[in-house]
Amino acid sequence: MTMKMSSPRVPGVVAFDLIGRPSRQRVTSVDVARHAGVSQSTVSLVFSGKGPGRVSEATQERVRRAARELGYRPNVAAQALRLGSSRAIALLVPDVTNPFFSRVLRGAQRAAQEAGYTVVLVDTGRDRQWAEQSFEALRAGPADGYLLFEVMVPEGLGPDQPVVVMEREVPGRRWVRFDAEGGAAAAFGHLLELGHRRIAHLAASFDAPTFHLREAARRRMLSEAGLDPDELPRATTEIAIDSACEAAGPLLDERPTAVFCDDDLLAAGLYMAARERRMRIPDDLSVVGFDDMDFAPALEPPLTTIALDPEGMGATAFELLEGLMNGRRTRKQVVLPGELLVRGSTAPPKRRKRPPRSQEEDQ
Amino acid sequence: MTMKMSSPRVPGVVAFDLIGRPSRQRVTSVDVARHAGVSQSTVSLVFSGKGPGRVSEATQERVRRAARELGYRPNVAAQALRLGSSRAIALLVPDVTNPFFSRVLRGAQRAAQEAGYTVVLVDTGRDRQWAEQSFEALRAGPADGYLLFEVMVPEGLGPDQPVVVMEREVPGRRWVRFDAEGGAAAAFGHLLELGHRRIAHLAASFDAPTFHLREAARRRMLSEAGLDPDELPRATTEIAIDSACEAAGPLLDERPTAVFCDDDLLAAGLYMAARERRMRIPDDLSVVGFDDMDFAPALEPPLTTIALDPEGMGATAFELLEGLMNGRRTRKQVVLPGELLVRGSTAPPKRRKRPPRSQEEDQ
DNA sequence: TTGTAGGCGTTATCAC
DNA sequence: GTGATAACGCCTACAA
Repeated sequence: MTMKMSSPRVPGVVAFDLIGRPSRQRVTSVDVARHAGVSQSTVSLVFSGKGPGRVSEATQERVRRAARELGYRPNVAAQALRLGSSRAIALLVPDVTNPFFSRVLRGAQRAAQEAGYTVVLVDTGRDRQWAEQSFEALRAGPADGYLLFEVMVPEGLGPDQPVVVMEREVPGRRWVRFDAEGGAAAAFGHLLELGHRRIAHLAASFDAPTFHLREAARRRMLSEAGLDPDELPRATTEIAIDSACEAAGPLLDERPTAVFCDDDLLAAGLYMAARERRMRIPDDLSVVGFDDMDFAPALEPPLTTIALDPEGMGATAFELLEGLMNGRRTRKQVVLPGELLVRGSTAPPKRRKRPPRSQEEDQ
Repeated sequence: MTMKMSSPRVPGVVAFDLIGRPSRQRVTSVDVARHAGVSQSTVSLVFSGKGPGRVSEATQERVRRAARELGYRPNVAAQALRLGSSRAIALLVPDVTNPFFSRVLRGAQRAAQEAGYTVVLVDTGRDRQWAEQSFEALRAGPADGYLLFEVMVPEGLGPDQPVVVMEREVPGRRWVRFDAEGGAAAAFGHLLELGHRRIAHLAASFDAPTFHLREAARRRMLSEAGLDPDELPRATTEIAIDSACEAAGPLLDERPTAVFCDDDLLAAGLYMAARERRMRIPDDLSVVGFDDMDFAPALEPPLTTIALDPEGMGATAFELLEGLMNGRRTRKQVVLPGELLVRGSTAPPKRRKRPPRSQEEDQ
């Protein structure tokens, strides 16, 4: 018997700092109980919300006041140990650096916060190995559930595990993704309608399903228009402006009149390459991006692109996960729409007589 | 009976899924001990690295193999409870959506990962109240230390608490910040040298020290050049492209020949406003940004800006924190340099005879 | 070199 | 309504 109710012992090692608040988190429910003159379990009852109906209102208030005075907070490690749950979820993403992703994070974070969860972020750096490794580490307990953005579901995970996948369809799991197919189709429809025939594709080399979807849409739309997708210029690149700029050079040398880019970042790189070649957008070249990132309207000319709602995706993903963790029925899969935003980077193609290399005052 | 070494009892509730790995994290050190035919404390010894010198190599190997076979991972909640530390740090940022910040995060995350820490991310949404609240929640135990990016240090925190502040000098604490003063001074020096006199300032309205530093540098440089900082055009705006574009309009109407922007995002907004007014950069207007974000070289013309190393800041901040938590001596404060990157958006001012509103073919 | 026992702070199940 | 008591899984003296 280590300590008792009415013992004269000063509670723990509560150290007070300059401004009078406890500085070490050494206040336990036992201290609160002693301070309030009740038993420890009563304190527990009050704090876990199971008070009403079992503990008198007066007592509850007394406990709460004592807790406030002592600066008590339930210890999450102890809770997690006892409850077997940490009220934390992990979000694994391939690249925190992509601004698109941070908006997903924000959406998820908001939703999670509201439901009383914290989110642990893990950046896998587009490294499959590291991803698996981080995931393994996470399984040790710090997370109750997993939000996987574009990252593979690690093997060895039971089908009933609390996992929601983003931007990737995995059979038997819950997932949420954008309608990349529809988005890309809208982009090609727009370009085709403007009269473009020689439409190039600046594609992301990152092997993610969403990009396969875009490619599929491209082939379908082009074929339907009587064009051969295999004959049209295409280049792949990492999702970064400088890489895109490099890859876009050779692509532009094939003289397309329009380019569909898998990502606004790629479109930005393309702008740079076009500038180097003194090609004018949209006069010599129409460009369509994907994502509608912040900077899209700031480019010159403003970028026509497919607008997505990343915050919505984050929030939706969390909802699915939360439902899964708490055994609630929710939708199992959801597809979020994309919307074509026509700005200044697309126009009908100009029939050009002279080599477009000549420039200067030819407007 | 799925597996066993020597004891007849099947450990716990180990459920095996399709591919033969344990799917529920219900394997404890006791199971491992039983499986390996040793005591639980031996397992603990092995896993906490205190094995060598106290446990024979053969036994250690036996334990490790058993653990591997069972898919055992130490329960972090239990460890945290016992050890009083969670090996997690929290990173509080005002706005996850800012791409600059994600690079800080990546730097911190890398460093933390290496040292065996996970990072819990909290987005305060530029909301002081929410920041304090999140912080309070965090103090309940999930984090051993705090990395505060541009967010205030909450009151009631002892001076010896494990806190590292970024982009804000707080007396008595460890902090790391960029040399915003020097960066801004370099920008103004560059503009002044080019011959600009009517230099405007598109400033961030967010009340952060780094922006005060930039303003101070502006006043100093301008004064030294014999100019009156109070006479020169200045506007403030939120850090977002569209807000910046709105704020930049009136600023441009005051006819500056150059603008220093507190952030590349603001510069991007300024580009848009300049375009609306048919002002050419850099012919009619020189622009300098701050941060060297990804998109800076993709703007038309490529943006002259102050390059920073956000990953370095994240990593440095973690180092300071880690030192603090483990009682190691480290530098207490560090100032990271910024570097002027001259690209295409700055040029000597043109003496213009006619009102610059006239445009079209005036090149 | 290995095993035993006690407790970290909570929650939950019971008697009272 | 309220108060003991037993886990949750792990670490660490200390005993063997």
